[in-house]
Amino acid sequence: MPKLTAIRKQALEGMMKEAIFEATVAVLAEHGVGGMTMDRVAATAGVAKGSLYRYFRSKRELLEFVHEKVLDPLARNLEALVAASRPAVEKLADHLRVVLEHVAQNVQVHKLLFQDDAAYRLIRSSDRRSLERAAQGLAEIFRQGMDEGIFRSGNPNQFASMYLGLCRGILEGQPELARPEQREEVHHLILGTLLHGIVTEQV
Amino acid sequence: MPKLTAIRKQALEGMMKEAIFEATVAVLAEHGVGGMTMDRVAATAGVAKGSLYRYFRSKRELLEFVHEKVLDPLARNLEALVAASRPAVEKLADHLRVVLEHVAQNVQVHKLLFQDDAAYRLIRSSDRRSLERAAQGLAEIFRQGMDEGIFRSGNPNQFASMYLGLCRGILEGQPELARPEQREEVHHLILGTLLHGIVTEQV
DNA sequence: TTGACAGATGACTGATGGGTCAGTAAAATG
DNA sequence: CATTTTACTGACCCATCAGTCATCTGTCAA
Repeated sequence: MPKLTAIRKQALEGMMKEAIFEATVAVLAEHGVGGMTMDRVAATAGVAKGSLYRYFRSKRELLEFVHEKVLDPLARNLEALVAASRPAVEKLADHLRVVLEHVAQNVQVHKLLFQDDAAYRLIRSSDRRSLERAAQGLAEIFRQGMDEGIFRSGNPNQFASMYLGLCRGILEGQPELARPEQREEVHHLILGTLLHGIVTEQV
Repeated sequence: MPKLTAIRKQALEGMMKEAIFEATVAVLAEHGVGGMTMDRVAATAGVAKGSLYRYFRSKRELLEFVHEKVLDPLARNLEALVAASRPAVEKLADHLRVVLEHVAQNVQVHKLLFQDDAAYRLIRSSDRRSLERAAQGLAEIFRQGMDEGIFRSGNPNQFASMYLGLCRGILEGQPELARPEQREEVHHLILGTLLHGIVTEQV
């Protein structure tokens, strides 16, 4: 078995996976999770359904692949961010900025993974690595903020949940995020609310 | 056609609907939305599947019935609350209190309607009355608060989304809500964060 | 050129689940 | 009691889909 052939084979396999990945995202974007069938993915990718099963053992595995391919880079970014030694508030601001950027660059996927619980859970139940680690990292930031004395004391996991809920609430409205100024606006809204609330003066 | 008979007939029909409703909630609680099949509902209710279709034209209609039966009283309460003439902050506090109470008393249903987007959307897409009106009423409260000068100015709908996201974030963690003190704790957490944020001192 | 094999194919299978309807039982009616 | 009307039943139908497999095809070594 010649070496070159093996390499080319792997490259071809990678390209096929990539093509199927893109078809999957397209189908998800057009038909939602409920309407994502293997037949549709195959048709969109321009291959036979049987071929899908050469590259992915099951539908679930395909979805996990999509999940990882999209969210792993994000997770990596966020982990680095959490690990850095800087004030919690700055970390939080950056966290939100990174998330918004990622959402802006993966609108279709996030429309599903962020909003559609069906997809979210389907995936999360099997692969809890990236997203749950991300949530833990988030809690870590809040814990740090409490240590610094800048955040009220409380349950950091609840704080993380509230922060994510806040994001979700706003992102569900599908705000325009393409331009940096637009992202900055949303960033300001979410972070401002989380940090200082919506009341004008102090009570 | 005797009058009494007609009345009794209606009463019986009501009881059947009630029985099917309860069976549906039980099935939903046990199997989730994805696992709620008409066969299961029929078996749980102790009737034949065909009979379900005498009382509800379709699965969707049955789900809508469940939805209305559970959420209509809540919606009515909240509407009255919005209409009252009191400071926005008090309205908001009461709003949250009413919601928490309702969630506490309908844990199973809320586990689905509040958290499971599949169910939520399935229903919301056809019947947007109660929930969307509720969201509008919420926005109304924020608008009022801005007029009073107590809330920062901004988009009241976004404020409503953030408030709901905050609630959802916390409620997804399925906090204990059975006892009033527990509800009060959650109430304090959510409202405190929304109003004043999580930062200890002013910047 | 040919044999062999990896890779591609799409008709097929089996399971699921919403909805139907011909047949049956029960109740109302006269 | 006979007849008609109404309610109930569950076997059945059909569409959908994940996953399979016998068959075909293009490529490459000998």
